[in-house]
Amino acid sequence: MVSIKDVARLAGVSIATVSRALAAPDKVRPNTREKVLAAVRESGYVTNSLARSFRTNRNHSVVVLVPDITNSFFANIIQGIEEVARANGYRILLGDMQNDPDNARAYGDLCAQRQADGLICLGSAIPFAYNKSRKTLDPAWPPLVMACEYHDRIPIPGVRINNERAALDGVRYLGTQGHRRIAYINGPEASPLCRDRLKGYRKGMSELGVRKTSDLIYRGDFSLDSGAQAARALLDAGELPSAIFAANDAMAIGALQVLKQRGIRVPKDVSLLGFDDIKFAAYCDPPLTTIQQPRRQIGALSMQIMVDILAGRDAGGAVSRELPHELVLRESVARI
Amino acid sequence: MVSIKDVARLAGVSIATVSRALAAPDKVRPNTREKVLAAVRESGYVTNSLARSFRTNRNHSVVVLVPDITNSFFANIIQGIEEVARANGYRILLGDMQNDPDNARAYGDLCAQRQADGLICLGSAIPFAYNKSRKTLDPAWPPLVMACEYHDRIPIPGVRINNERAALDGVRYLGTQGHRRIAYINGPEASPLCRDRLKGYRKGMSELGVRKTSDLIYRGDFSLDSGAQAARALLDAGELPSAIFAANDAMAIGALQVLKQRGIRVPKDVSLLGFDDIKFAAYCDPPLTTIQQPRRQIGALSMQIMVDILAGRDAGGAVSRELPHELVLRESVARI
DNA sequence: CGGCGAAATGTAAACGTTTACAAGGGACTG
DNA sequence: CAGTCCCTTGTAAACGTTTACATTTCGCCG
Repeated sequence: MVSIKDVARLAGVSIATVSRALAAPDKVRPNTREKVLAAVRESGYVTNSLARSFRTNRNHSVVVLVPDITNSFFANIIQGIEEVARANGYRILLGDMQNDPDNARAYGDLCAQRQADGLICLGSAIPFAYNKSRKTLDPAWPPLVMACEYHDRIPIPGVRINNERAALDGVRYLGTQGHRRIAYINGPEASPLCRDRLKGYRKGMSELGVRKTSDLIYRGDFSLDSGAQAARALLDAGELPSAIFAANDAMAIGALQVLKQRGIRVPKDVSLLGFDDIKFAAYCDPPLTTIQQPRRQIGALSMQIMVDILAGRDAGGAVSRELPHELVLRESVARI
Repeated sequence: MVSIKDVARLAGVSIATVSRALAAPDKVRPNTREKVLAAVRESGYVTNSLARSFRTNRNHSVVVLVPDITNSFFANIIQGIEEVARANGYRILLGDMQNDPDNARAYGDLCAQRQADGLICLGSAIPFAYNKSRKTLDPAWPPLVMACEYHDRIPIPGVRINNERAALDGVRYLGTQGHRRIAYINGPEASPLCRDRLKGYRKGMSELGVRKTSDLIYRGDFSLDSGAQAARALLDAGELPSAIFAANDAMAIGALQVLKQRGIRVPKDVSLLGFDDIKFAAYCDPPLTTIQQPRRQIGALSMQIMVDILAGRDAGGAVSRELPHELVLRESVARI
């Protein structure tokens, strides 16, 4: 393998000069630079980034910890992350938890082992134990950024929408369409984000004058199947609500299928509101009205924050950025 | 940072012994091993894998080059890859091409730079120029495995289904249901896999006694939108076929929506057959009959081959494994 | 033309491992 | 008890960079 030494010999300079010519071209005379570059071309030298990483103790890669790579919601977020990672010379190391938080630990260790410079969590699970009494970021932790979710005890830099507000907006919109009896299919309760959406739902219902919501709330796990199951439970429970609000599109689509199977027309008999605006939402029958999250931007901004932290441009403390959501009107909600 | 030297001092042995105690525990007396492990625990030592990679010239990571991370078809393949990667101590470096082959080059370079030990391509684009005259694997290339796709000139180890046969099976099935006038929505022609499916389609049509298929073939790019567009073109072209066969589920679903919008009932007026069996296929209305690919296994096997190659257990030459496809019957195809 | 300062270049150490080789020690054999 | 062999451990080099520091070169000014 051709190394920097070979280039140096070929160009008739020292290895330090070669290193400089490549890393800081303005530190070397144009004349020499050209000699070096010519030697690089001639020898086919390509810098051994293992050696560089070792020396500089920087890997230029970031772990992206995904709860479930199969969930298409995360795809655009990852895309956003990847985009700014590439633009900044970073690589992303994919960590799929397959919905099992235990899988996270191994990926967290990568940072300790210097395999990665930082960690971006897309779910609510973080791969580090934390001291319950201290509610601060442990300085021993590697740079950590959370996208979409956040930690309910420890302030960690991150990017997300205002989930409570978004859910509230959803209910309010249903309210403007005359709905009062609105069922809610929630996501996993362990997720702070879901608790926020639930809070928003409750607040909205209360604004609509509905105090008792306990019989209207169903629980899923963000999967298509769980949405279908919730819909079955809801139908079996008796009185049909006038609208169903699901905490994500997948569950809405799962519910939609069950409703159709039972001969309930959407939106004629019951309206349906989703959350996320995944690609398939527009291709349902009827196309799903939903609340859009700027997923790509969430990913991009998360990575940008990571890059800033790693470059020492840390804004100081846990910056949390909030991005706007948007209600996208399609055809699954009807006026009563 | 605590290094192997500190552990050695703490345990009262040499660094070589520490290294051995950790890497090859049976090369060291149980007594010493215990001393070392105790020192490791006490000091909180964790091996600096940057240094290790540098020394051993092995990174234990593999680039996975995805044409479009947003395409949910790839998610399960990645999952399979990730699974066996993790089981074998490998990490995966995600490379999203965003459907632009130019983006591939940068990821290919990672191998030359020793950032990755190998490369798994999920699309048909490989990030290396090849000599048209030589139809062999360039020995200078890093270990390369192709999942789903293959290269039409160079034999590269890979895993895929028999696409021609699968498409043929699809057409034959439609034939058994009485269909003769079957339209086909193809994927991008640049993809060898699509050419194979097209060949299978043509062969099947010929078996059914339909020689002229040129007016039945439409072209998409695997996206929902392109499926919708193809359906529009097809409807505008005049006579409705009795069945539509799409080269992937996304296009089938895109087509489905257009058909419904135009008041054409599926499968009553026209049958619809997809390809891939993505998760949403089961949640369409009607649920989509489709040809399933064992995606997770394709991914897992690809990574296994990569692991074998990297371990020097290369079977010698370009092994290509073929996995079975399966027709999954749902409700989008009706008997004429 | 000499001298000076700045810019360019060279020298060499350091990063933390792994590993070839040397050396030490213990058990077994004769 | 001496010799032999194997098992365990230690010594030290090597991997390819980057970078602090030393040295040289160059341009410029007096």
